[in-house]
Amino acid sequence: VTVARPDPGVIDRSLLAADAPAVAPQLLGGFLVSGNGSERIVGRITDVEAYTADDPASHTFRGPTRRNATMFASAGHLYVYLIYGLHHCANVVTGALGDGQAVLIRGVEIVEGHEIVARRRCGVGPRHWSDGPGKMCAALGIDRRHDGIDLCDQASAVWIAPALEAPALVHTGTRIGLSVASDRPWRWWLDRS
DNA sequence: TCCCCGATTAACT
DNA sequence: GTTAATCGGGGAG
Repeated sequence: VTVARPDPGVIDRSLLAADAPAVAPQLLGGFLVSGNGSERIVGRITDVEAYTADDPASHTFRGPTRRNATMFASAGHLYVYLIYGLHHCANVVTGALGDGQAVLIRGVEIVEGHEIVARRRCGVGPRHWSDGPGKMCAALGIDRRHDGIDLCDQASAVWIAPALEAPALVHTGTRIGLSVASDRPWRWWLDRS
């Protein structure tokens, strides 16, 4: 009789088939799960941004390339790329096949796997373990090897479970770190505990 | 082929 | 507030 929390299972792919700006806020409060068994890490999604193909800030703005191929895949796939030659960024592909849109996961709160994350994020306080896109990937162990995997499959190395209930308060604002299209209010985030 | 610069982070002053 | 780290993408030539 020791059920720590209900198992919500994997997120419904149809929820991800809408446009990125509609999907992004719905991912808040959901759970990003990486690893298996004793190596499992779970992060509650707290910060997201939307990118679309008609968006000058998006990798897909100028059409398909080798790097952004996964962003043109069908909804529910994971697009991972290397930024500044150092850090990884993880995105959830949305919309229809060929659209080239995705939601960037900017931050999560670690709710399971604290010991592993503490080891991986050595010297960093829990508050800063995963409060940025690169930090989040480092904490969950996500890198380019995971590019293209299916987040709607519980057998994948990384997958997503839906939020148990809609978040009470969602903040909205402009996206971080852009030199173009920085006025689109396509960032959504939750207060962190 | 060359070259600039990025959906960042951490460590500075 | 400023800046180095570090490398691949992709536009220009």
